[in-house]
Amino acid sequence: MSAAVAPCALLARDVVAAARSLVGWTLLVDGVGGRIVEVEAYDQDDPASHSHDGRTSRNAAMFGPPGRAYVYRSYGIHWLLNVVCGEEGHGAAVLVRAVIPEHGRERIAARRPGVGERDWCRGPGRLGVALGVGPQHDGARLDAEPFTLRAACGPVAVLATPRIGISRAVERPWRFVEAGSVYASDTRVRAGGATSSG
DNA sequence: GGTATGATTGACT
DNA sequence: GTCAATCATACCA
Repeated sequence: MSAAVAPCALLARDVVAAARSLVGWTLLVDGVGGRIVEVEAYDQDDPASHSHDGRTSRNAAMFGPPGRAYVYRSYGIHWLLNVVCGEEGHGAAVLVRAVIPEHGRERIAARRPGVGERDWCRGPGRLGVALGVGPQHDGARLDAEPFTLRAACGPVAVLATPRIGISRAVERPWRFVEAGSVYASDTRVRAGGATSSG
């Protein structure tokens, strides 16, 4: 893999391949964040995806150009951050479920008082709080302020598992986790889908 | 205008 | 293990 390839070019392709690639990348929001250790892929041809029933005002960002954010509110209380992937208009995105809190740790601690470091960014709702993600980021570029998105430096050991928290297409192994990471939201990793990226 | 639902989390038994 | 919190969106009338 060439280090000269821009991250955006790696996102403008099949969303499942892009999702697997995203594990190990570095994601920062206003300097807060770290290494991505858990993601899930969602495609328009996917009953579990917001884009499955076509474009609406909520999921409009999913149909925009790749390399942008899709932010929406879940269960009325959580802000979830996605990375738009695939071709523009395809309605594909990758949900970022967990990162390692490497940067801006003091600010994360301030945002999550009484919460252990391991739980700061473990789970999409918590990640949104820790990184300060909100509706103002919906549709924003991930390669410009306040975001920083940088590709992984070396190989990453990735496991493919079923997605979490959905009721449709639950068997699609479109959740990708860095092997052995204690920062992933669910360590119950099923064997059989192990792959290697890098 | 009214109601059902959800890519979750945290508290409680 | 079970269940409430909380609200924008989607859908029906």
